Amino acid sequence: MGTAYVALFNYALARKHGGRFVLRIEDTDRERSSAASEAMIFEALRWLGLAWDEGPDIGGPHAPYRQSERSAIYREHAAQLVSREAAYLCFCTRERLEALREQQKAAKQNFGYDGLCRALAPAEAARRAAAGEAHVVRLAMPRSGQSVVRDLLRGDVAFDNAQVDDQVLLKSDGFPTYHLANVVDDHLMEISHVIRAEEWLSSLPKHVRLYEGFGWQPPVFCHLPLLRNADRSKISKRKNPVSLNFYRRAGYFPEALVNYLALMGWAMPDEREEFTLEEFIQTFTLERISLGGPVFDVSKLGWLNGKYLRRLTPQELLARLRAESFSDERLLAVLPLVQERIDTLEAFFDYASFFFAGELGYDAQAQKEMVPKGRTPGETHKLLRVLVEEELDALVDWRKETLEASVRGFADKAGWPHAELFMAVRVAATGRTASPPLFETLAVLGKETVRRRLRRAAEALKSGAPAK
RNA sequence: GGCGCUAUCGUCUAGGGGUUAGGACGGAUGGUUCUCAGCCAUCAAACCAGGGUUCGAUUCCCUGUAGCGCUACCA
Repeated sequence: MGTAYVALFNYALARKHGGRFVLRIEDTDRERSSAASEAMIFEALRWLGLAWDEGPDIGGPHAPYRQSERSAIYREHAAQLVSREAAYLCFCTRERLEALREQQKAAKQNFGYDGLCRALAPAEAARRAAAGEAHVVRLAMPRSGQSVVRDLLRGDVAFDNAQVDDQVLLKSDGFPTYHLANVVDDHLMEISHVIRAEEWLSSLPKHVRLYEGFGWQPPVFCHLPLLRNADRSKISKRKNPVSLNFYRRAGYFPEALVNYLALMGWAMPDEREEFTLEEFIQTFTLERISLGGPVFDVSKLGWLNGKYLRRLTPQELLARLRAESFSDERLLAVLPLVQERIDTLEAFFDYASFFFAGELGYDAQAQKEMVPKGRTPGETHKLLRVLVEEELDALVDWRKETLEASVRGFADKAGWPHAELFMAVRVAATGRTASPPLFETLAVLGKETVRRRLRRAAEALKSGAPAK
């Protein structure tokens, strides 16, 4: 959701001014990046109708557009900075850095690199690196004075240089960090406007320092407010469905989602709340963005989506239904699980309804069914919660085999008989004690839906009151 | 802890030195109606606090408070 939000504003600015909207994949963290997550970004942006002019899949004048394929470029640029003494080699081990952090914490000092390796003579550092000693490249921030950086919406923002860390630019695995890769690519790809989330604002002095180090003209920076959970923390999957996939599955329309997102921190001059992407582009100006972090409010999204839905002709609605909820693909996933268990076509609707429903209710009866004999609602609540937040959260590959291994292993760790946990999960995920095989069912239901339902079920157990 | 950003109804926001501070979601009430939804109408609901500046501040400035973010060889 956050990516879509930022992409929308970037897209609108580019379209409004006849510019180019560039999609670059920042996959420099090998742990977190995968082909699957990249595919999800493509699919989500396409679904929303935010087409890019340059990108990994379509190429462009500044290819490649995947940072993982540009390593040589970053290494050259890092070397350039080192030769200009705008950066330096650092040989400190992770252990030393950790110890340093601990020490600083204990002494209530400011955190940050202490500059040990910065004192190394360049020739000495070069010798050690050439000898194969593991190292990173760090930014040499000035130790005194101020950096005054400009944000389009906030104006000049001042930072004491002493507060700004000597950021790692190139990791010991040879990959760049965001800071280096971003600055180098933005320059090379001729990016005029860096519109990104507010969480980057505190890194801006580092980035500006990098532009200076290279002798480059920095682009315009504009930091968007962060989307928030209802409790006002930065939006997260813990507290909100943030996957575009979830909303798509639930049958929200891309136009409605785009419209809603455009209302976050921005408003039409005439305060009109319903408008198309095209109208948004026409009217859009960065200057109208307001800075209070907007809470993502599903109920208002629902209202807006209802407006869009009711405007459709029955034919159009049918097409939507066929494209998403009742797609052949979806139905074909469900039918094999249901076929043996029904005798007539009409029985399908009763038996399979939970596959298509959104939230389930957990009345007193359902709560009783979730709690095994000899266990308390509290225990069951806690177990379901940990299952959702830890075990299932970490499960990237959502298939029946992986699910089964995961949940069985989890039951073992918790010391619960499999059957007891399975029943709790079954009732939580389907609302019934009888269902098709659990893991196939969970697989078809999808990660977002399952996690949402289990979380709700756990809540119901905790409060003891029926969740609606 | 340090640094930075932000602050108008519960939520999204408009506005801006003089306004009955406007709209939308949600809520309440009523109308339409066989029911529900929808639609329509009405109501309740806000300028974080304290100091300045000013004839006058919700608006400008300062301080405080609160929220958020950053403080990684994550982005």
